[in-house]
Parts: sequence; structure tokens; C-alpha cells
Amino acid sequence: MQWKLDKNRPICPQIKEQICVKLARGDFKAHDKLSSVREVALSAGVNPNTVQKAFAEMEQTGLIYSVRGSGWFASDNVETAKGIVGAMVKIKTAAYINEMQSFGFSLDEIKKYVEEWDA
Amino acid sequence: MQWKLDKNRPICPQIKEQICVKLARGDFKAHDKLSSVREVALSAGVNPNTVQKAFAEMEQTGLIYSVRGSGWFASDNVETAKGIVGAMVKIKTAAYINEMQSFGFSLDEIKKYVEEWDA
DNA sequence: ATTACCGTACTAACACAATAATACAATATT
DNA sequence: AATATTGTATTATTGTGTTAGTACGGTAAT
Repeated sequence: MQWKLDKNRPICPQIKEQICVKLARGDFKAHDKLSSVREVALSAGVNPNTVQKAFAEMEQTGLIYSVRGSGWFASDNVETAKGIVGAMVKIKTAAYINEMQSFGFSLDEIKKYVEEWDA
Repeated sequence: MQWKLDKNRPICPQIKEQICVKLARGDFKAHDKLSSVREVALSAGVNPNTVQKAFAEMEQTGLIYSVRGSGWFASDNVETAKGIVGAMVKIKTAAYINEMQSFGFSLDEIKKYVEEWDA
């Protein structure tokens, strides 16, 4: 698994988000084994504690579960994951538009700006 | 001056950004007096030190200048302000689109999502 | 001149995220 | 059975952003 981490923002939620997306997309199916805490930490270049925290928090949402000594596994909660991703997308879009508006852009101007985005 | 501060992000750059936008828009003209550090801190509900830091950093960009004992004033650098705002908008849009893409959205899907945004 | 306001500087404290380094317990592998 | 790998827990440390409090010196208004 590849990680796109923005080091200017807290790592932990980013890990949660990206795994949640994978769950929602079906990249992990029910009871699939995730990479270990230490493996993720290594591949993402972050501290195991941060990964452990992210996993533990996702466990509370019921998205994944752990078996002590064995590993972390995907739950059968694709719909939950989809819901969370949908909410995240909504929140992030709202934040973006809100910020652009605070910069003096009208909603129409923002839409046009995004429409013409090329990258 | 009203402040829209996202407490989930560092305050200092947000203050800089919003003042920079005002400068770029011409809300402050050359040599106009800004609100005092303590006033801004009060109205924005943040610490004077944070405002002082923001102002001092903007001074280094040449956007504003201070007269000891008197106050802070807008420089005659509208073009610089416009340039900075333009760059900020670009960076923030890129970050938004990048993040949405990391969530599995294609550029076209993002454009459509924003286009249909209603708020 | 006195008062009030302003910029400026400094130290301390706090909260938070992340890192570092262990250690222990449960499972899997051999 | 022995070893390696895994989750879990704990404590300490670091860095950063912010707050808090105080103090000093310059400017403006009365």
C-alpha cells in the first residue's frame, strides 16, 4: 500500500482516511488482513505508535478489528466506510469552498476556477 | 473586520491570508491604518502574540509596515498582495483536488461534484 | 505633562501530535 | 518447543502553535 501523506497536517487522521477509502472502494474485502502496524509504519515512514492510534480509532468505528498476536482485519462494513468517505468528501469540499469564499471568490467563480483546472 | 478562523488549523497563517486578501482587494489602500494588534486579537478571539507574529511576518513580505507607538499600515504593494493571493488560491485548489483524487475521485468527477455544489 | 494607546520583546506554560524506546502477551511459523 | 511476528501498553522526549503575563519604549490626545 502506497501512502500520500501531507506532512503539514496530522498524520493519524490521514492514515485513517486513506484506509477508509480503500475499504469503501472494496480494495479490502471482509476479513482481509491489513498490513501490520509495524509494516505500515515502515512503508509510510511514520512511527508505529501513530499507526496503532489510527487503527485503534478505526476499530471504534467498527471499520476494522484486531486479533491479538495475529493482525488487523477489515470488517464487513463497506456501507459504513462509504458513508464516512462521503461525509469526508462533503466536509473537505465545504472547507475548500468556504476558504475560497473568504478569499473573496463567489461560488460561481470557484466553480469556474475548478472547471478550468488542468493538472 | 470580521474573522473566519478554522481552529483546526494554525491561526497565524490564517490571519496573514485574510489580511493579504483585503490588501489585494483594495479594502486597505496605501498607508491605511490597520486595527491594532490588541484589537485584532480581541475581535478574533486569539492571543496578541499570535497577531503580532502574523503582522511581523507580513512585514517581511513588504505587505504592511509598522510605526512604533503608532500602529500598522498598509504598504503600497497591491500587486504583491494580488500575486500572493493568486498563489494561495492555486495551492489550496491543488491541495483540495489532490486530496479528492487520493479518495479515488477522477478530475472529472471532482469538477462535477463542485459544479453541483449548492451551499 | 499626563494619560491612553500602540508596537515590541521576553519568559513561562500549556496542549497536541509525533517520535523513541521498551516491554509484555498472544498468535503463527518452523 | 523454539522463534519470529503480531497487537498492546507505557513512559519519556521533541517540536510546534498558542496562550498568558509582564514589561519597556514610542506616539497621540487631552
